[in-house]
Amino acid sequence: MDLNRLKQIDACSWSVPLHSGEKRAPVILYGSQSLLASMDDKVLEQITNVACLPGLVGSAMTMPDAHWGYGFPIGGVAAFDPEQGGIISAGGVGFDISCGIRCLRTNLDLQHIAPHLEKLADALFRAIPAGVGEEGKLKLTPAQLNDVLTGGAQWAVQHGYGHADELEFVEEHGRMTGAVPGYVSEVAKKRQRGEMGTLGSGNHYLELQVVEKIFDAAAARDFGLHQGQVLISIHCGSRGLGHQIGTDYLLSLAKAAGRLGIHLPDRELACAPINSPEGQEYIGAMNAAVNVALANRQILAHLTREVFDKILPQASLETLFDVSHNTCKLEKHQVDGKERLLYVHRKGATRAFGPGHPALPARYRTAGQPVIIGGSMGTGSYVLAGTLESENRAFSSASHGAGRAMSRTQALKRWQGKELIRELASKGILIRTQSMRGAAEEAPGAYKDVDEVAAATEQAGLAKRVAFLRPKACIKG
DNA sequence: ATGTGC
Repeated sequence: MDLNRLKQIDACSWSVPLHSGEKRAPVILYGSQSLLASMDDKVLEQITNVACLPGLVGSAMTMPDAHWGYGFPIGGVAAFDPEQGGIISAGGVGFDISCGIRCLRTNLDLQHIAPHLEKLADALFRAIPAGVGEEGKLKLTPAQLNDVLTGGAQWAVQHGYGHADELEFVEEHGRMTGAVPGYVSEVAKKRQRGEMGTLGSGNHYLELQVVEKIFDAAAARDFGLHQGQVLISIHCGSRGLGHQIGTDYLLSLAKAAGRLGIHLPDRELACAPINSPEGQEYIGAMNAAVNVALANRQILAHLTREVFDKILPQASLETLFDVSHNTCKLEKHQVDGKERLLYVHRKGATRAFGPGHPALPARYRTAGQPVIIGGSMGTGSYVLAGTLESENRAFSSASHGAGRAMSRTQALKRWQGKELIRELASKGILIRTQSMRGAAEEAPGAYKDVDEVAAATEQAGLAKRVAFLRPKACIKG
């Protein structure tokens, strides 16, 4: 990105100056100079388009890990007021609705798992269905799937997957309200009936990690983290159902925009007013997809526990937190000293509530919400904590991952899956995957430097670093 | 991301 097009506000925030006659809301890009310099110009173009949409409140923003996406950039945050013609956009949520990370903390340290790492990786790879179109053991009837659409992770717990007391550490207590199965197409439902409890493909993974560094001792204590401890992160979303809802509603929202004369700077920004039939239908369907993702991660956590029970029966796997990074949620926010109810799109951006927020479990009320920045296969992840400052800066949002630095096509030209996996193994990171092509697309080199993203996230005041996690074994789709 | 796609 040409930094001359930006005005630097402070070390990690930049604005886009308004040209004369240009009608749009302000745009803020968060990130270090080097992250922004290597960011695609398309990010700037896309977030500037978002700032032209009706009913936008405050600024349209990008997180430090932003990259080019469908319509909205990935790493984009935009809040809309339903009372001021604010819109909802499927491209502002993402196709993988409610994609997110469930992070489990264990009572094991690296030395406990090190002798069993190969065995654990193999067993997890057998137990966790991964890959495009892969189906799981569960085959749901249409009525059962409808129950998942409204019940989320609570449905999963009621059916023997995990424990009721861990739902406190899952966003929305594991169940998103406002889900309307009737707004989800039959095609979308049919696709999902065999896909519960599956990981999917692309950047989705299940990873065994070790806490390598603690940045904030007090928050780490509240989160139950210590150096050398084994954690497990599960990154996945709403599979075929979410994708099908995205596809279905792109058309319906585009029609609504046309009918209501909403000017779209880019066709991919298809949207409808929140207070319109199409907007409400999309929201009902999207919330149903959120429940599918929450149930999916709940089931996968259970399958992971079953594997550990067999190999290391003394292991206990507790939920640290489960948080999504592809959503649009109705939340209360302070705007110019006044409380307002806004629909916050976070696409490739994590909700990051600060200390004291009423939605947080008592255990995290002091430290703030755990925020998980998932890395690429070889480079590690971060646990951060939400800050009070993030509320003013970004409607309580933070980065979600390392963020791609290169397209999948480019990555395929540069790396070979087999070679990459051998190289990572020599560094002590085991990869188990269905697809060598997928592995090449996910090469660590195709991503931004996760250390830089986490540092910039903290410097921008969006969240505070708590722990760095080093990967040991990774199951990929 | 995706029963990956001109």
